[in-house]
Amino acid sequence: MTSNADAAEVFRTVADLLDLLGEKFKPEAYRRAARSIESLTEDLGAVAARHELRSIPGVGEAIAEKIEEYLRTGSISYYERLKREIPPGLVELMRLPGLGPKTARRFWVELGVEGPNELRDAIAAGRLVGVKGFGEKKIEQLRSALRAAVAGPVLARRAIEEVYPVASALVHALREGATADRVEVAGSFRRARDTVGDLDILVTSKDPGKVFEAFTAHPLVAEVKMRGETKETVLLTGGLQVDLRVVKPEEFGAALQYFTGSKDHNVRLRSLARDRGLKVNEYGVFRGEERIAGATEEEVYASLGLAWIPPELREDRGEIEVAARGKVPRLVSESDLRGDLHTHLAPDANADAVDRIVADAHAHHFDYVGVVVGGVRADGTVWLLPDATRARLTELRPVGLRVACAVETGVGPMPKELESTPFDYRIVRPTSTPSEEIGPRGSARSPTLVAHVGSSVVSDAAALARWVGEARRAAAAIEVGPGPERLDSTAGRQAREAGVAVHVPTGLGAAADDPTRLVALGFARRAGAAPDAVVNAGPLGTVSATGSGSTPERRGMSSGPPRSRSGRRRPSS
DNA sequence: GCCGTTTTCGGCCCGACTGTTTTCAGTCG
Repeated sequence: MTSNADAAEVFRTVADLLDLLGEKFKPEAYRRAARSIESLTEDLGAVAARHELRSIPGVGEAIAEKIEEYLRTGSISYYERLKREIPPGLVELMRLPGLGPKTARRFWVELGVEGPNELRDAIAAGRLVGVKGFGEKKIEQLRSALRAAVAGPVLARRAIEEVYPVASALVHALREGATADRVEVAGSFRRARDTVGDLDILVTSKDPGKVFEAFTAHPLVAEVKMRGETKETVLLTGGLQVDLRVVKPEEFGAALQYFTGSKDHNVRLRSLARDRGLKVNEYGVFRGEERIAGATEEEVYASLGLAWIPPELREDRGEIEVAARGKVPRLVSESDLRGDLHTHLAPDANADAVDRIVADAHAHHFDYVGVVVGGVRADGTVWLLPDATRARLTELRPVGLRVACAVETGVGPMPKELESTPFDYRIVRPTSTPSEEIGPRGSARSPTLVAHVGSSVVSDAAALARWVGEARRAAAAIEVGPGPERLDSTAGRQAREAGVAVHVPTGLGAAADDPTRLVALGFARRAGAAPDAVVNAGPLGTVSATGSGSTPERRGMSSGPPRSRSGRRRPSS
């Protein structure tokens, strides 16, 4: 996926350079294409090989040609020409907060400033004093933006699981306070993107000023960047930016829809509205002066003739067309989860640890929990949980909740030592290069689950595609979720498009505020997974069934209940 | 530069906020 990200970055820079030239609509066109390329689930080269570049949203004739040139030669002559025409330091300048293309261009044309260092010198030499439009405050803003740029890259996106605890704490505080009524996080956080740039929080309140006061006093808030009548922007101690907006109850749904995005989804929605003689903004849907919707998201979508669309799908990837036909898929939700197939204990865990996991599973109203009782480490050595611990698992089998035993191994044949250990199913941990098949379907070697596969293991698109193909062939599920050892939402979507079911880790035994389960659910939903495409939303007896989802040809491919080491099927409850 | 069950040409989201302004330009999301 590296080359896709690189290509996207090139087009983003082209957009910035065109901005500096004062181009009106081209920059947005290039950015649109960059966003689309970034969210592709397959390698750009593969799309080009099929001559399907033009099917990528935002890619037309001109950009398709440039992609082909990029794939062929590693560069784009148009881009190289722009770089010769415009000092590259100007792009750095316009990426500073509060400084846009117009201002960067003025610095270049009027002051001969070609980059951040020269701007710093120009300010120090007092060359900005008296320049039209630059008062004392503006100059101080520039100084601090330059200082921040030196301190580190500004506003880098963070992994959603890192942001989760912060978001929960802020939402909790706002809900506990007396002044805010409804409180929701919007933005890419609500869409469950893998990374989050900032947090958008919406509240309803009769007294916005009081909400802002209370929010500013929160211990996580380090600095108020700006505060207006309806909006406050703060920086948290960790540097994360949070926008807090107060809206009226009758506008809440429209605001939630608007600020959840994505940008491309909203643009499509607004053009749909225009076609119907309506106008959509963050205050509602309007026919002339009359507001016809706004209190809830459902009525906003309904007023445009659409079924409500889950936030995780709002990326303009065809979801609007589906909603227009009234057919929005029911995505997996927390209450669908019936168990967990991939629970690890410490290698030396005692029987009490088993009881704790089982109690946690009971607390979640799960039907089953699958515990990894042994396996093969990356260095090839075999390990097993202590005898007493495994004995405890066996004792618990008949108790209400089903307890299953898994082994987790690398690719390849099952070691002799494990053959003598009873287990119900196998989890396979892939290597960085798929060189071996992970086992034929229906045999004892065949895995139920492919886990510990993520960016840390499989870094390039081709290897990931092969592992997805292997999982499909073996009718195994793949684990999605946060962290470098699970598929992110983009890779999860790739798995779903191939008809591979997913496993949602539930964080059994973790701390109560552990974000694993909710983030993983978000990723599964973003991948378009219905409950029947999530192995642990089904009964234990069908752990290797693949969901129907978007691939009808996969229906009925269940390979049945977990296998014993002899390959016989255990009767399911 | 892209896009189209009203368009192959003429559109392209739009409102909040800031700082510098006597009415608005630039930036941001």
